[in-house]
Parts: sequence; structure tokens; C-alpha cells
Amino acid sequence: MRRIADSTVRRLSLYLRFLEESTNRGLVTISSDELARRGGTTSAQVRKDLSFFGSFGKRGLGYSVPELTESLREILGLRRDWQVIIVGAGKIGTALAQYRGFRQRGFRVTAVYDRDPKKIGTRWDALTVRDMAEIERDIQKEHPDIAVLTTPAEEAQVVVDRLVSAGMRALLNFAPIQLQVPPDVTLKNVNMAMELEGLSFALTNRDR
Amino acid sequence: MRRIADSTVRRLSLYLRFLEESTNRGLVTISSDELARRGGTTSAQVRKDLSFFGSFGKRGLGYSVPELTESLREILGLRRDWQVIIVGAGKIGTALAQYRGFRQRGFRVTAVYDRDPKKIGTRWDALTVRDMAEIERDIQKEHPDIAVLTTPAEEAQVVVDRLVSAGMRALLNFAPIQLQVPPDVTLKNVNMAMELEGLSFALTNRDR
DNA sequence: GGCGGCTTGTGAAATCATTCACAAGTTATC
DNA sequence: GATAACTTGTGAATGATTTCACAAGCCGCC
Ligand SMILES: NC(=O)c1ccc[n+]([C@@H]2O[C@H](COP(=O)([O-])OP(=O)(O)OC[C@H]3O[C@@H](n4cnc5c(N)ncnc54)[C@H](O)[C@@H]3O)[C@@H](O)[C@H]2O)c1
Ligand SMILES: NC(=O)c1ccc[n+]([C@@H]2O[C@H](COP(=O)([O-])OP(=O)(O)OC[C@H]3O[C@@H](n4cnc5c(N)ncnc54)[C@H](O)[C@@H]3O)[C@@H](O)[C@H]2O)c1
Repeated sequence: MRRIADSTVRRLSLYLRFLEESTNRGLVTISSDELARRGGTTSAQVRKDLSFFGSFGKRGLGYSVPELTESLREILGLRRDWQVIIVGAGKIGTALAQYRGFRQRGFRVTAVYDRDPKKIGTRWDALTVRDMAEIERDIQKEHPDIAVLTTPAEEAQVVVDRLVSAGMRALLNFAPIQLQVPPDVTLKNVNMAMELEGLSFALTNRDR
Repeated sequence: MRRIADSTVRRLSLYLRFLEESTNRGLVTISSDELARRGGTTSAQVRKDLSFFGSFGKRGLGYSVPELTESLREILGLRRDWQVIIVGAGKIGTALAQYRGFRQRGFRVTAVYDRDPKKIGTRWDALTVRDMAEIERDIQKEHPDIAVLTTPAEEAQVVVDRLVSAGMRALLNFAPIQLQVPPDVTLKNVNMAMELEGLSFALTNRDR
């Protein structure tokens, strides 16, 4: 398979959300044009994105909402649940651990870790904050799929190195720092300061 | 000025962070090559990014850390503080309002809004949660620069429409929904579900 | 079963972003 | 002040992504 651009994958994720909405509204078919309008893109883009993976529509008609939904779930690897662990039980880690939207989309938070003795043992819902000292053993035993990093920036690289040597291969980092990982590890960053600076740039350079 | 790509602006933001680190380590000059290595890019990319805005280095030497820092601050519009309001005092809104990293980078959270009577009036630090009913009046009076959206997805579009008609021109949205805004409004999205789905795709389609 | 109105799937073209490659400038050294 | 060792700034080349444009296929209707 040809390498798929990151931008394509992000759009597939959007399309899937629109399809789920469309199901809720009882729509049975949808055209590339409708899909495009909701995502702020073009119908040609939608069709090209899908064409990397096969041919899912009917000419003259459009796409079957349930069929395309299923195909996108398949493509994105969402026909199974994923086990997610959260490392760093601070303000943002806590908010994420309690967020119900992830579970709804098939991402189950199965453990939260911290190294602060005051936090270890705290419970929310079904989760208890575990001791960071146990993380390697737990990973080897429970094989979580994805680790979310919510420690302070100074700690993030050290923690990542531990996670990677324990076997983690997919990471979502919230610390505002550029982490180094080996090439077989997939790393995504959520960097809010960078987004705000993007807004600052846009406000400053308006109408140039 | 030629239109600047979003990817360029994001990298400038990264470079700025490395420069600040370099200042802390007492470095006086830095080469495009060092800047590139920390950001996972190439030295040609760094020089090209900067060249859109002028010429900041000395051939044979590199860039003066304090001078380039100052130039990037200028380019990104960071020589001033920005007033930020947060709309939706739920789990994620609260985490963001209390986050000290924003203030450190010149983004001052000056107000938080909610429509739930149980939340209105709550205080953290110097902030009191205000009544959503007052937001239009406050915006006209206080002219905040950036609004961060942390309401449930169902409410997000309605809230955005209110913010935009009250005069907001820069928005950072956390709700997992694609918002419609007029062309003179800059909108950025932080969509964690999309990032997780990107990881799911990567894990599923490894080594193809 | 043929026609008109739609919509997909996809090469080709156009646009946009990154990388290459090198002249030109800087510093240090002798 | 000539030489060597570096490093920038930037056109040109390459590579990637998006848009165009249209043949091919489907449906409903007469
Ligand atoms: N809070 C926000 O809204 C926000 C926004 C953007 C980015 N971030 C980033 O997210 C990260 C966390 O922010 P926060 O506000 O939740 O901070 P926080 O201080 O509330 O939480 C950090 C937690 O990590 C734990 N920790 C520290 N070192 C650890 C280690 N080696 N192993 C395991 N746990 C460790 C701490 O005990 C603490 O509980 C930071 O990097 C921050 O910059 C936060
Ligand atoms: N919590 C997370 O970790 C997380 C992660 C990713 C995305 N999100 C998204 O962020 C948003 C907020 O999530 P949350 O977990 O903080 O939810 P929450 O329910 O804790 O908070 C939402 C808040 O918005 C307020 N609100 C509702 N309608 C409003 C309106 N019209 N005007 C003003 N305030 C209004 C509610 O009273 C509530 O306080 C959601 O869209 C969610 O999908 C949250």
C-alpha cells in the first residue's frame, strides 16, 4: 500500500464523524459533495481520499451511509477497542481519564499512573491511580496499546524512554516539548501553546 | 507578504521554544542545523522558513540566540499579552483555566463563562466563573482577543455564533465537531479523538 | 429500452511544500 | 591579506497534495 498522508487520515476521521451524525438523522446515502461541505473540503478531495483504499460508492447515487461507516472503521482500525493508559495524574491527566468521549469511540482508559505518593491510590470511577514504579511490569502483563503523556515537560523524555523500552509503540503527548522516539514508534503531539501562537500569528498578520 | 503555510508557523513556534531553552543554557549563537535537529526537520527547512520573513543570521556563524528569539516573537505577534476567555467551565475548561503554562507564554485567561447556575460564581485563584448571559456585554467592554471553546459539542456552534457576532475573531475549539465560521475569523481545533484515531490507523497499518 | 440527470473514480494538470546545491559572506589563523 | 572552515540565503529541482475534468456507471421515468 502506498504511504497515506497524515492529512488524509485526519480527514477520514472527520468523514467518519459526519457519517455517524448522518446515521443519527436517518440518512441512508450521502454524496461526496455533502461529506465535503461539512468538512470544509471539496468533493474531489473526498473521493481521492477514499480511492486510496478502494471504491466504496455507487455512481449516480453516492455512498451508503452504513457501508461507508463500516469501511472507514475498518480502515482506521476501529473495529476493535484500544487499551489506553494515562501517565501523569495531574490536572489534564485527570480530565482526560474521566472523559467519556474516548470510551464511546473505542478508546478504553485502563490505567492511570503517577509517581507522587499523595496521588497513588486515589480513585475515580473504576480507576485507581497506580504507582509509576509498576508501569513496566504492568505493560508487559496487560499490553496496553496507546499511552497518553501528561507529565510535566521536564519529565516527559525520561518517561517516554521508559514506556518505549517497556514495549509501547503509540504515544499521545501533551507536554509542550519535542520528544525523540525510535522510528517504529508513532508519536502524536497535542500542543495547545502552539495553537495559541498560531492564533496570535493570524491576528497579527491579518490582511497582509 | 506571500501567504505563509500553517506548517511554517507551527515550526516557527517550535524554533522559538528551542531558542528559549538555548538561552537558559547560556548559548549565544545557534546554527540552522542545531535548530533543525531538535525539531526533527532539516537545516534547509529552517532557513527557508525564516527567509519568508527576512534574513536573521550571519553567514559562517549562525543566528544570535537573543536576536532570533526577539525576531520570532515579533513575527508570531508575541511582543504583547493576549487576553483569553474560556467558555465552558467543565472538566477540560477548568484544567485550562488553571494551567500556568499559558500565562508564561503571554496568554492571560481573563474570564471563564458557563451557563450552569451551579458553576456561576465559583472561584479559582483570581477567576470567578461568570454567567454566559453576560458574555456579549463583557466582550464589547473588555475586548478579549481569543476565545477557547470547551462546551459540549451540541452547544458549540450556537456558542460560536454568539461569540462571533459579539466580535471575537480568533477561536480555539476543543469540542469534537467541525464548526462553521465566517472567513475573517480564525479557528483552530484541538481534536483528541482524531489524534487517537490517527494512532489507531498507524498501529493497524504498520509495515505496509 | 432509451434518455436525462446525477455522481463516482481517476488520470492529468496545477499548486504547494520540501530538499538540493551552491554562491556569497563571515571568522580565525597564519 | 590569503586561505581554510563554516554557515547563511535562495533559485531551481524534486516531491507531495490538491484540484480539474471527464468517461463510466446508476436510477427513474416515459
Ligand atoms: N493543564 C492544562 O490545561 C495543560 C494544557 C496544555 C498542556 N499541558 C501540559 O500537560 C502536562 C501536565 O499538565 P498538568 O497541568 O496536568 O500538570 P500537573 O502538575 O497538574 O500534573 C502533572 C502530574 O504528573 C506527575 N508526574 C511528574 N513526574 C512524573 C513522572 N516522572 N512519572 C509519572 N508522573 C509524574 C505529577 O505528580 C503530577 O500529578 C504538562 O506538560 C503541561 O505543560 C497542560
Ligand atoms: N474532558 C476531556 O478530557 C475532553 C477531551 C477532549 C475533548 N473534550 C471536549 O471538550 C468539551 C468539554 O468537555 P468536558 O469534559 O469539560 O465537559 P463538561 O460536561 O465537564 O463541561 C462542559 C461545560 O460546559 C457548560 N455548558 C454547556 N452548555 C453551555 C453553553 N451553551 N454556554 C456555556 N457553557 C455551557 C456546562 O455547564 C459544563 O460546565 C466537550 O465538547 C468534549 O467533547 C473534553
